[in-house]
Parts: sequence; C-alpha cells; structure tokens
Amino acid sequence: MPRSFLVRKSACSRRRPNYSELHDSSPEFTFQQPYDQAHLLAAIPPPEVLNPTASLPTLIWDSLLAPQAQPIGWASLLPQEIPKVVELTSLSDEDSGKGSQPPSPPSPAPSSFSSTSASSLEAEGYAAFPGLGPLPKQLSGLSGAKDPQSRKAFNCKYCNKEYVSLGALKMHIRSHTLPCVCGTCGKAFSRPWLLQGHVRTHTGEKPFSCSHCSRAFADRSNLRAHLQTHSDVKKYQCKTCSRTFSRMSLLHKHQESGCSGGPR
DNA sequence: CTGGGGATGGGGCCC
DNA sequence: CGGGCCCCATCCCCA
Repeated sequence: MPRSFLVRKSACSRRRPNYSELHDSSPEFTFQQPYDQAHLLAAIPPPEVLNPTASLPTLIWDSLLAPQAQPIGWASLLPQEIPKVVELTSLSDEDSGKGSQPPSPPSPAPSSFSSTSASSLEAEGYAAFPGLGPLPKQLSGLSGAKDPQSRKAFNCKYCNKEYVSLGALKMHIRSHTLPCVCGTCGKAFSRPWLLQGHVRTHTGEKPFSCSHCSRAFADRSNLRAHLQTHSDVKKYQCKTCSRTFSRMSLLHKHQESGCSGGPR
C-alpha cells in the first residue's frame, strides 16, 4: 500500500519553509510561549539508548525518483513569514510538549485547546493569517465535509491539497499553522515530536545510539541512515553506472552532478 | 564530487 | 478522532 494513499497530491510542496529566514526576517516574531522553556526542557525525556537491531534491507533500488514539481496554489504565493505565529500560540496549546520521540514525555502540555473541530481549525487558520482576505473559491477549506455525498475529499484551504479524511486534512493543516513553537528559539513546527526533535538540537540530547560504534544521534532516522554506513550493501543504485549509494540523496546528487545523462 | 551527519517535513499506523 | 510514534524522504552543510 502506498504511503501516500491518503493524499492525492497534485504534487506536494516538497520544500519546507526556511525557518532560518523566518527568524531573520521576522524581528517581530517574539515568541510568546504558551509554555516556558522550563516546560520544554522538562518535556525532554531522559536519554534512552535505542538498540538498533539494524535490520537493513538489502534490496537495491532500481527505479526511483519521482521528482515532483510544485504547483502549489494559494499558499505558495505567500511568503514564508506567514506561518508566523500570530495565533500559533493558541494553537500550540494543542500539542506543545506532548510530543516525544524516544521516550514518553513527563509533562503534559498546558492544554486549553482540545477538541479541534474542522470549523475551529478553519477559524484559526483565518485568525493566523488575518491579512489574507477571502480565499479563492476552490480553496475554501474543508469543503468536502460540507458535501460528503457528492465529494469525499477534504481540501486544504491553504494549498488545495486534497485528503480523503478529515483527520488527515487536520494534520496537514498543522503544517500551515505550525502550532508547536520552540521555547528557546521560537521556531515553529507542525507536530509536537518535530518540536521535540528540534529541542534536542538545543539540549544536545542524543537518545539514539549506534550499536556498531559509539555514535549517538538525536534522531532515529539519522541513526538509521548512519547504520547504512556500517552496511556492506548500499541500497541505492544508479541505473546508469550501477554505482551504489547508502542514501537516496547521495544517489540524487550523483545523478544530478553527472550521471544523469549517461555513464560517468 | 562523495560520504556522512544534522535537521526537518509529512503521511501512515496503532492505540 | 486525536495523540504518539514510526518510517521515509529530503535538504543543508561540512569534511
């Protein structure tokens, strides 16, 4: 089953917002935290060593790359400072601090924002982007919910992505509203666990350690990528020159820098 | 140019 | 239905 079965992407907006720019260009972004830094730190779980059994698949990618253009709609027209947090703080109550990747978070978030209804999301969306004015008709969000009979899809009002479930749409909307804000630097994230991972960049916590060497990582995915370096089998192979790489990104780079047109 | 670490985004699954 | 976590993907940066 394809991972993207829930979303019909016209071509998803691959690129993430550049938060560093967001910082620099947004002096007014003064992070009014719904929780304080202490809370954030408290939410950081004690180091816990992952024992990666490293069941690395040995398959070699044969076909890959589905480079996607980015025909974003309305949202893409907006500069990055948008997700600026006007109402993020209210939204952030929803999940701030709840996230945890490795272990469980000790402290629950101050939650004044529970049951997120579609309409409230919509309202918050507008609240978060007060200057945007009315959305294009086709982007008026959650339209599917209003007419489930004729249309099962739920559209994001920000980018017009279409989802087959309201839950999926709600989750997606968070990538626009970025309700989880770092108490240290003010960066905003769509998910609590993303925030948690980010917080580790401040604390230096690295709960995931490699069983082959002594390296530790803050992120499980990075550990997984690291484990590839211990593996003899490189999963990603260039169809042109048959070279193999430990990561798809390396293969991409390889192809982009010479092998895409022919044997190197 | 390559390899690797760091950081982040987002959909899916399970409870 | 929502939260939490998993996994995959990707970009950036540096050696």
